[in-house]
Amino acid sequence: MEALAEYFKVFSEPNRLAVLEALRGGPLNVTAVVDKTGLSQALVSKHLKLLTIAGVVQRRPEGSLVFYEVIDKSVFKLIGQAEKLLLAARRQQLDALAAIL
Amino acid sequence: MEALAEYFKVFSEPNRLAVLEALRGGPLNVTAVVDKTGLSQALVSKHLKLLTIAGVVQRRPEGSLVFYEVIDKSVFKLIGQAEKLLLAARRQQLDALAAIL
DNA sequence: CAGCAAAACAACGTCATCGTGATACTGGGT
DNA sequence: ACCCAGTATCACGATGACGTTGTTTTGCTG
Repeated sequence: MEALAEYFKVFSEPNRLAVLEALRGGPLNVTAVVDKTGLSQALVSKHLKLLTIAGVVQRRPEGSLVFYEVIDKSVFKLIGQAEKLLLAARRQQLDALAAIL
Repeated sequence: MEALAEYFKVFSEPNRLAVLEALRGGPLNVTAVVDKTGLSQALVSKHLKLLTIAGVVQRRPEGSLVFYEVIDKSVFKLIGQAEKLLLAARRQQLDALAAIL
């Protein structure tokens, strides 16, 4: 339960999600992720390190570049499921509000 | 993306997950959750409020008690999926380690 | 109405995380 | 050997979340 919370925490940061989203199409090196997301280089590096430690992403140096790649693409299913639940929750909240008014 | 991160954050806290887990079996009042989790009353109340605001849980006063219930049980599917990914990530990390040694 | 248990709220200290700016490391090309 | 682009790391300040303690509200009961 402790560990599970930590795992969820990985996805609980907008910029980290943006980095992941940038990697949806396939492997990218750090600079490419920087360009795609508009985040600072230091920040992207940090988030990629976290994602690597979490086992979500794999680091692969290639010459002087370093490519990162999503290991198990089913993380995007997790994200999709969360998006679905989020929408449902929003709907539910509106319904609850309507029931009061 | 902003909102999605916030949603993930709901599940990124061990005690909050414990509260949710306590509610897996069905509706419970606050004191029951306190007993099941061993957390302080104030803390349980706080987490339940958060879960309510997030639209994960529904508040239903009944007499002098207040019952809370998980609205959409498929949140447990989300949790299950995350557990699965967590295990896979752990396995992958071990493999990567073995490849080095 | 007084008293009591359940639940919520407020204020506070503490700790973790985020993002930045500056600096170090690394490998390839000249 | 040197320089440069790419990447990683460090130190720092700011912000926000967590948990606790103490207090307040609420609704039942006698």
